[in-house]
Amino acid sequence: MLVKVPEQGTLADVAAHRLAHSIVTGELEQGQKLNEAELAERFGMGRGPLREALRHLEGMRLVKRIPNAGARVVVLDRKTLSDLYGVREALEGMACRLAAAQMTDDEIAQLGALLDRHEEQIKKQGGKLYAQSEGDLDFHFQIARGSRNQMLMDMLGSEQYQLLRMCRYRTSRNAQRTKPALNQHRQIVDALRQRDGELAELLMRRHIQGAWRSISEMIDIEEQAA
Amino acid sequence: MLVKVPEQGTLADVAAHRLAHSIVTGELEQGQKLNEAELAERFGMGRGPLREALRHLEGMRLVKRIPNAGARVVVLDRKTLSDLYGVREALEGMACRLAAAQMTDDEIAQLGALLDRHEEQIKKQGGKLYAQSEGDLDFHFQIARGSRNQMLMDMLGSEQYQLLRMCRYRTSRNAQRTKPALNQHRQIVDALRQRDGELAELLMRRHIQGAWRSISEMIDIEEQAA
DNA sequence: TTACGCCAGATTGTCGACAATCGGAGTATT
DNA sequence: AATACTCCGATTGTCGACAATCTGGCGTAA
Repeated sequence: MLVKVPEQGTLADVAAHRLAHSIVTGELEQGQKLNEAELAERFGMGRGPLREALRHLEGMRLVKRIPNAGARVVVLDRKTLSDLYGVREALEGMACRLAAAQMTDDEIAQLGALLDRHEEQIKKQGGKLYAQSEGDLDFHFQIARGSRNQMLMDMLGSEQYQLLRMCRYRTSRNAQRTKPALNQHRQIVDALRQRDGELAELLMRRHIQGAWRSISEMIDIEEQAA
Repeated sequence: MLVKVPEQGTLADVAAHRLAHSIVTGELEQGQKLNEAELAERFGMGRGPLREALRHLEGMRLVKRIPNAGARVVVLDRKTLSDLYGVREALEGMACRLAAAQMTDDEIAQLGALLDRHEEQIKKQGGKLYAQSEGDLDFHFQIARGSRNQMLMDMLGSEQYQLLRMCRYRTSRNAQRTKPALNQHRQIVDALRQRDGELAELLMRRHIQGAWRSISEMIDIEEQAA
């Protein structure tokens, strides 16, 4: 680089990370036009790396590109989220089934400890709910890792994970579902501990269905308000 | 463009398509280093669009990029293919279940007609087997479309589809599995016709498991030979 | 007034050149 | 002879400038 090497990796990678963060947190609104020159200047880089980053984010489904018309932040409408939760149910169910057979006892114990920390957080603070959401995603990702299926981990981690976070940031204000979610998580860990893959998959699928119902209701309310 | 507009879309897109084709057909060997300058010259374009294409293919898992060390064609080893078929089983099973509820009678009838054409092809020619393979992928993709889940279609179509084709080109020589595969396809269409989603999912999962066993044996033989 | 075509500004797509980095050949040292 | 160091060629990463394209507003004619 010419002047400095502040972060790690290529500029295109840092641009992808920063852009993903801005999109997920809502700093960049859904459907917003992404101007290459403007973003390049904001990130202090040329348009080349930025264009590569946009390609990357397109693969992650965070932005939608139209030839000769630029890139826009993806819009999470009801249909898109419904599709996402459907796919998630299938993939995370599968991850649970595999994890029940593949995770070590130690990993399962750590998963339990993770839930203990979540419970602590919930008791202590009622305000910062998104922290629990991020922790919830940790839980799901650890199970994906436990499946030992690299492709599954990539799909749940690199792609859907970001969309999920984006959805969470949008609807995290009224998250009264943390309590039942935690119980469901505990049930899943119990099933893993018993090495009951079928049960673990069933519980995970129900858990995700419940999450979708909750999100769906929230969307209804928002649409009704608008 | 400066001189001509031979194909459609941006140069990065045509580069991605041509590269994907070269990789899938085996023209570019697995693990082969991809030199940007060389490829750019071969495609008659600058390195900018080519780099964007490589980013795209990285998202499709067809190439693996390492910062400051270039891009290489992905290597389909046993573990990777095993993971792929596992994920496929979950996703295509889901697609079948949804398709049983969502496809129109007309679409299901067209699916049956597609199988009739496959049968014709198999009877007429024993040699060009890959044609059946491509047709097989058509069958699977039509079911994915029938699910009406856009994310599922994208995943099965844009990403896994290419890896599957790549795998097929590698192992298409001795494809004695066409006959039983066709029968299994017919069973699946029957289940769709009866709107039995559970059965359709079960049959599809078995079908893919069978395909994996077949591929797995082939890999064993190759490894043994080597 | 409305519809059509046209022009200018802005934005995207592309290229060539330069800087940074990596890998390997060659040499010196122990 | 083996190891470490250094330098050089090759390759990747980045930038600035130019061409192609799209968008929106304006003017003109029916």
